[in-house]
Amino acid sequence: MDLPKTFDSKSAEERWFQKWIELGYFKADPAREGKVFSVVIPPPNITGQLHLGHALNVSLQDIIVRARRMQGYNTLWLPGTDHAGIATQNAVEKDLAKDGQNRHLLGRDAFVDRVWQWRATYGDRILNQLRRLGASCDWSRERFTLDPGLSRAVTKVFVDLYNKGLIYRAKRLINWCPRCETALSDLEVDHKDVQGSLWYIRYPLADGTGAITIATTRPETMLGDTAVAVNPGDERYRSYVGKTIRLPLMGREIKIIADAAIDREFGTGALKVTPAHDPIDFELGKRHDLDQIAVLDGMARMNENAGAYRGLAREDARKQIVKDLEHAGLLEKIEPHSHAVGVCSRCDTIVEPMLSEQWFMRMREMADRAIEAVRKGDTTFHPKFWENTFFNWLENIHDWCISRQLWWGHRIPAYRCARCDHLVVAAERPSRCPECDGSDIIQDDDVLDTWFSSGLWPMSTLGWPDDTPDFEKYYPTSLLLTGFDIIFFWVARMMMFGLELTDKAPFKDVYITPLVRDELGKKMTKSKGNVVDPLDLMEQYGADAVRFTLAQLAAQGRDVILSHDRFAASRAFANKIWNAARFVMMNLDGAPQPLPRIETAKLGLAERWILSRLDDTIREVTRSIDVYEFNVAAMKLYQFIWHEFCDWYIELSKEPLKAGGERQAAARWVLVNVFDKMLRLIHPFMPFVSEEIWQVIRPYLDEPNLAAHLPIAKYPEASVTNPLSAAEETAMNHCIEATEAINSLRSLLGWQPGQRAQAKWKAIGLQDQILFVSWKGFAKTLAKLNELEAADESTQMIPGFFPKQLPRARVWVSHPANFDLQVLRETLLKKRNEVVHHLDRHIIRREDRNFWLHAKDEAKAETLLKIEELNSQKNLLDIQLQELGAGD
RNA sequence: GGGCGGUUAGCUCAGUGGUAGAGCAUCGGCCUUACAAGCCGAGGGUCGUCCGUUCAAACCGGACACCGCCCA
Repeated sequence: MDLPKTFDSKSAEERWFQKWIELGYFKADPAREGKVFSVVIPPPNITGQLHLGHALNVSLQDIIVRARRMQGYNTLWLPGTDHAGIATQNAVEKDLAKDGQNRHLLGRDAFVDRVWQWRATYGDRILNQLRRLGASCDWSRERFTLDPGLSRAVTKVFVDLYNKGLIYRAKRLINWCPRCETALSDLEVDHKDVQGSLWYIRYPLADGTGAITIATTRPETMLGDTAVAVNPGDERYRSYVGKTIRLPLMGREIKIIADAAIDREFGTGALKVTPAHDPIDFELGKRHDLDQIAVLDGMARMNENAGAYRGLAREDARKQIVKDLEHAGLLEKIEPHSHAVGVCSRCDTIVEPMLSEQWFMRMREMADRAIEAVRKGDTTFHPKFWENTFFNWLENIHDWCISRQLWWGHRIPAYRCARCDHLVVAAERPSRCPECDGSDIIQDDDVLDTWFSSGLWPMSTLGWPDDTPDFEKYYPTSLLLTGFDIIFFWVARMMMFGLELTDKAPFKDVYITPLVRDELGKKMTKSKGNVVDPLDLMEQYGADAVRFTLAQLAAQGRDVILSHDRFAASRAFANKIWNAARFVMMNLDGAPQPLPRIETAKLGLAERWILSRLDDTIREVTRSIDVYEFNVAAMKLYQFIWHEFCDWYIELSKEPLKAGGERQAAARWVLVNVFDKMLRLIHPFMPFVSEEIWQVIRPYLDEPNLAAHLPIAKYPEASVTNPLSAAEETAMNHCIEATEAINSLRSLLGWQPGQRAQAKWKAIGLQDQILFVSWKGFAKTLAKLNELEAADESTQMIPGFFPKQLPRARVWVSHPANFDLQVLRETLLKKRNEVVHHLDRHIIRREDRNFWLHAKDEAKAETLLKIEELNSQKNLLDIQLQELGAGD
């Protein structure tokens, strides 16, 4: 069987993914018995394009999902997308604008049709990108938040929660984006520090006896002022309280009130109060029963209450007002002032606090249940410290404004009678008003916040509120794997909904992925232009390498900092596996299919050693995946495959493979079987290269009911009995050390790789001596020796040879005719200093009474042993240096 | 202002009390019939700073500094 010299990732990716889907390997079957492992994907926006956050998220989910599937779990990974109300509506409006159109000209129904068309064109783009990464989702179960079933769930929940009193309508100060022309929740507002000004404006008393100077960051809102407030303890203003002000530019009289909430240090200590346009003023207004005068409209232009300024944009009104105040001699001064402003997280426009009637959800009780579920351990966060963030937010939660003045989304199932204004909240549009029997019924114009439907995702995608086999089998889900940035938006809301509606937390574990940063450690943003496109990375390095690298970098509690070198290293790793496969296949010429099994007892030391290392790797990788330490699992696989299997075992197998007969048969069997397990282990990380190779190896495997492809092959389990005794394990380690020591000496002495040297060895214990004998055979190959002999027990120095002391043995290598004495002397001196340094530290410890009083027995024994070892190293180095000095 | 995370080799990161590790990068030598995306070897670190606990601290406790994030 011939394999090409390098691995062609692209062809493997396309071929195998298609095949797996064709054969239905990722399809879940709720009727099947067995332990369940279920995951719902964090649904990406239909407007989205794959970025590295998705790539990380999906790679990690796929790793654990594939591993569980291979472990025999009844596995479901459900994919889908989110309709992303504001983002999608914005995208389509932008398209319309190109043709000089807008949604109002088009009308609501036509606009919504247009968005559906847009979705049909672009909505699958990101899911196709996830497929390219190899995501083993059950694609037959793909869901969209606006699907009929999911929409039905949304309507039902809205109606039920309304009837329970958890959803209500109220007129409050909410966050309003004047560009999107919709209300936003607190979470959709970002806070930015801006360099603004503080305007000091003189407000004259109505009785003409003086004035109060107030300081404000928003002079344009003064048109809506209904009071001036001071702190009751503020001596400066005590006599003013109760008097009235004649509001400049407007002429109406407003009260001067006292309230303890006023900060005496800010500005002049006197505050203008605009209850309709500021959250603090709003509260003040409620306490003092002030009028609420809104002076801005939905696009943040001055409205009919703004007198002469009506129709001006808020920025223009500000300029005009400041100018007019100056003319009137009422502007005292302007100071530079930096403060925070809220901006729309979608479009970056400064949000306006607006008095508006909206739908809200009461959160307190639901939040408490979510907190309780995590405290009890029904749901656990990984890493655990994220629980603090979760608690912190839920403990300080405010009611959630759930209505949006958009057209794209779930329309609120609330209906109003045009005749008597009676409100009905119901799943179906009532045909007549239950109150006055009127037939003119108007549905609420607004839609729900997208996160309302996302919050139902783990339930609604499984068919809830119906009692479907999927819901029965797969809910609650096993794991939610997502980014920390949506703990509040999404995770917390799913927890609250899940508990409220099903009495169960929607997932057992929550794994929070870190943030992916660029190579300089900076957050990737479009505006910085430092976004790395995962599709480019896949193009360049292959999907396997991208997945493996992300897994390696995903250490819990740390950001992922990208490094192109790491991707290149992973590509090299995939190629290494590929070439190991070529070696194995090359040596299977004429071998029977399947290879007959060989009893462990009949295998040589090297064979049993690699089987033992494999067992250890299986245990470590399995354990790491269980605790979501993807990076640890990836490191273990790398270490085993490259350094144990390729560097050592393949080298060790060369001699028996050439020898023929039973030894060849044994080496073939071990190569193929270790390779098989190795491929199964790494398949969740590198699905494509593993499958490509496995298909070639597969005919040689002797396993009843052997799977046709890797995704459904059995995940490896470690042997029950260790193929290697503890003594053999130690001996094998000594053999490796000794081989490395000889190679190190070879290099030090200047032997060229092609040249063969001679070596001698002396082991310390009897057990080791016996095992060194079996080592002799392969040491000759691995260390390029033409002779390896045992040295006499009493030997110190051997003429023409150069020694090196190991913990349990000493080796000698012959030196070539002319080697550089000076370089050698320097190396040895440096080594001697190092040994002496360590020796001193150990001796200090040995001389310390307290050490003997307090230390553990093992530590004491260890110290004595080390001193002995270091002493003999030092002695040998002294002798060597003496020899070199003499020969100078 | 409150909270969380981080600080270990040039870079990216492991390392939960007993001589500091990996990968990449660097340097030296090699096309040794699986692999030059490779092989063999080598160099490189006062583990952010200070104080404490301990016979013994990268690791435990405290303070500080710097970087990053979240909330207000």
